[in-house]
Amino acid sequence: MTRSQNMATELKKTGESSLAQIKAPQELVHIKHKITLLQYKYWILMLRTYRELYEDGEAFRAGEYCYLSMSAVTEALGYQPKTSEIERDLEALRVESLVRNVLEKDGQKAKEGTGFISQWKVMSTRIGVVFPDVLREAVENLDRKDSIFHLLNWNIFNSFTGKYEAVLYKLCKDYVGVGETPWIPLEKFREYMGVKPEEYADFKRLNQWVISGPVKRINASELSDIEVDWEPERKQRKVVALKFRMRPKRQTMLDLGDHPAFRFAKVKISLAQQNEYLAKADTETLEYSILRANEYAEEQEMKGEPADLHKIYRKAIEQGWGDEYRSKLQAAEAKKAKEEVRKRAEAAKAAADLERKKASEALRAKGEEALASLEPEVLQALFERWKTEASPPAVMSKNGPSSVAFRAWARKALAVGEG
DNA sequence: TTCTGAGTCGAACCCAAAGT
DNA sequence: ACTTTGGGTTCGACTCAGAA
Repeated sequence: MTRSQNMATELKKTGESSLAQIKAPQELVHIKHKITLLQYKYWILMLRTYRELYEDGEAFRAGEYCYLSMSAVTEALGYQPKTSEIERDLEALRVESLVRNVLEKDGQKAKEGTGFISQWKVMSTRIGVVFPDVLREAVENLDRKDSIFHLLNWNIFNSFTGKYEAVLYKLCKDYVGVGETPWIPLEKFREYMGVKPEEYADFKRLNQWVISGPVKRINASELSDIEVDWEPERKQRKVVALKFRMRPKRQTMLDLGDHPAFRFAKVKISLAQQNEYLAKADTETLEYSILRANEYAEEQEMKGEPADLHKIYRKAIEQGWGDEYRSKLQAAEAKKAKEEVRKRAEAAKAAADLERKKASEALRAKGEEALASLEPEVLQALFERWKTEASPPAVMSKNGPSSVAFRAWARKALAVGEG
């Protein structure tokens, strides 16, 4: 475990109420490797091919080659790679170890290692690879929650990039469903990222190395499947809290061929099934249908009823839940915007009231000061004037110049007269 | 206008891993 | 054993902009 992960676990343990929603990085499958991006691309390309063939009903036996045509490679990469380069990269994939922690049936922990591929061959028109069992099983069980690919993306990303963007990436990945993190006070953020109080003490340094820098690199990375931006909350000019927003990035390199319309799906939908759905509705409607279906499935699970997501997705897409859901969300969005406007108007009014109150207090103080500095005879003259101009009832004027009603009148007269 | 936090660029330094 | 390389850390110098 790295320091930052420890910190995150600590954060979870302390269970700070305002931050109870922040999830700690989960225990990771450790996949150690150092392959290049190009090698990774070959690997993903081959895995996609494997998936397509498998879904078409082609069962692969252990040790059987899966073939990819050279033209498909050329099309995917945008250029024709040299045979010697392909050989070199496939060999690197074979040699590179993919080690992970597994839990044996008896509960014992074990380490398991293979290559990214176990055999390869390159011919003039096609290349063939044999995948290790663990990967074949993972592709064949893509909808299983513990499928290695759920963890692989983040690990691969982790190995390609720096210290902080990996942790930040994980934080953002956890909220990709919600679309944004809650406001995170700066100290909590430092803690989560594993930054000690004396490190990057100035916000500008923290921003430079732990926020903006990593965010830039996450967004620029070909491997990242999310896009992140962030917003500071300021007290005066000081930044006191942060919020990250993120959305899934439409990317072609990392996934196993899934259409982006299904990016919110919580189980894998076969490519053939995806095509069937795509013929029924446009991308946006499909997205909303799946979001609505996710919500419905959660409600069902809350009630203790098991939800078959495949069935729910089918129902949602066939009945067009997406259209209704989209209008509902848009209405909620509009309401929120309206509420925002109302709140802002209210705040402006409160500020104006305060301003008025301050002004009137200032005026009163000024009048009071002027009144106090008057010579007794001038005060008496003013009192006489008050009696003729304001013609107050006798009971009010019997106190003479110390009468409350007179003083109020005189303050006003003096403040206006002087101002 | 001055002060100060933030944003940006770049240089220097440290350390560990990899290469020779 | 020594050198190179790369990432992380820290800092200075400068600019910008909001608040007093």
